[in-house]
Amino acid sequence: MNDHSLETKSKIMDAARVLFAIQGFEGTSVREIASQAEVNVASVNYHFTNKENLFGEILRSGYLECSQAMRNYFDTESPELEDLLVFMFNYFSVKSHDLLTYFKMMMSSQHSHHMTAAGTEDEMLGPPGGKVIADCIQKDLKKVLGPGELAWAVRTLFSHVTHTSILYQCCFQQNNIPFTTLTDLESGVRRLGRLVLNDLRLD
Amino acid sequence: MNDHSLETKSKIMDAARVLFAIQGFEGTSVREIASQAEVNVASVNYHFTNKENLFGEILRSGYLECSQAMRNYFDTESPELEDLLVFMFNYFSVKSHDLLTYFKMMMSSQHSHHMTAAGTEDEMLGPPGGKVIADCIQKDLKKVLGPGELAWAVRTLFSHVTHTSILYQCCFQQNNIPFTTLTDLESGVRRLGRLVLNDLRLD
DNA sequence: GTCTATAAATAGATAGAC
DNA sequence: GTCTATCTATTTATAGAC
Repeated sequence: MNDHSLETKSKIMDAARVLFAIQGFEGTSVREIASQAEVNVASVNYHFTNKENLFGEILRSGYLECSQAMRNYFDTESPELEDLLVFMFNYFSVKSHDLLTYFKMMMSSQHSHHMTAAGTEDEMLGPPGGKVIADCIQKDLKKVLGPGELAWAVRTLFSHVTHTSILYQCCFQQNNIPFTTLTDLESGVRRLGRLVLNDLRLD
Repeated sequence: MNDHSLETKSKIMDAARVLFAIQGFEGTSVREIASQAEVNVASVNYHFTNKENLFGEILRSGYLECSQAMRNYFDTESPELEDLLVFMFNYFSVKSHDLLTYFKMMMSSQHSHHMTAAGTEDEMLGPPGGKVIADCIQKDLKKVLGPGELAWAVRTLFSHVTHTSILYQCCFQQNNIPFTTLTDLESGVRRLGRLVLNDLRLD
């Protein structure tokens, strides 16, 4: 596999990443991907065997990259929970296509089998980064929480961050809804992080 | 339009509601809908003009029914916020197909134009029922909140309820993830409602 | 590794008989 | 209002020349 080939493969993945996120798997044709990537139609099947496999590769790479970014930020910056949540929110804003594709896959019975394939460490705590939130909460509280307590907090916070990112991408941005600027949403994320942390402290 | 015709139309909508929710719009063919509904293929276009229009009718009816159920519960039972949130959560569990279809539509650039068509009173506060949450919060607090404060609380609570319902339908149920029984999730919803309400009280 | 051409299946929609 | 038959377009995937 030479440089030219790598470039073709990467151009296909970049184009497909965007199209799958916006139009979904069934809503996007291989021809459209090839056209957007400015490569020949047949090269998609040559490099990825078939459309389904291309989809799987995109999911896996996005999941891995996200997981590593979260872990790396936590390990190097040792942030407080609020800052970690904002980091995640901003990451999802930049990598909005990966988040959308992952979420759509999750909601689709046809493709949800990719979930277990993509999942590694965070399998039980939902989307990539769940375990990092759990670690961060316990670091901030300086205590180990019960598994049910921890699961609730992680689910609540991660759901809030991802849901808010998705709404921002799909609704808030284009419809000019009040109190939904990036700054508004970011301080909303901080507020919930503070709330949950305070509540966990009391138990 | 006679009784027989009404029955056919309703059988098509029932089948399409489920299939669109599970497989998405592009992932579901008119033939599949007709087959599942046990009606002739051509009757779909006869009764709904085209596939896109059938999709729109399903969205509108689901949105309206949901909106009315929320308003009706609030007006007749005058519940506290916690109970309203649990009512919504249970409603979405029963009407899971409508929630999934609505959410998928929202995330799809191709079909998001249905949103403004479906939206009536709650257009600015997201999914159907947003305004009811706002009313309930202010009733419980016995005070009128600022618009930004209110918007944050409604968004946070509604997002939590819908996101939790979706995760339950798509992940928790089939994957046997710990602390994600309906009872667990319900008490999680209550907990967040309590937290947010307490926080709003302090301002 | 890249291209053209094409196979084979399936899609949405409609015409016309009943 | 319901059916069969069919038109047209588009889909994924591949065979084979270069």
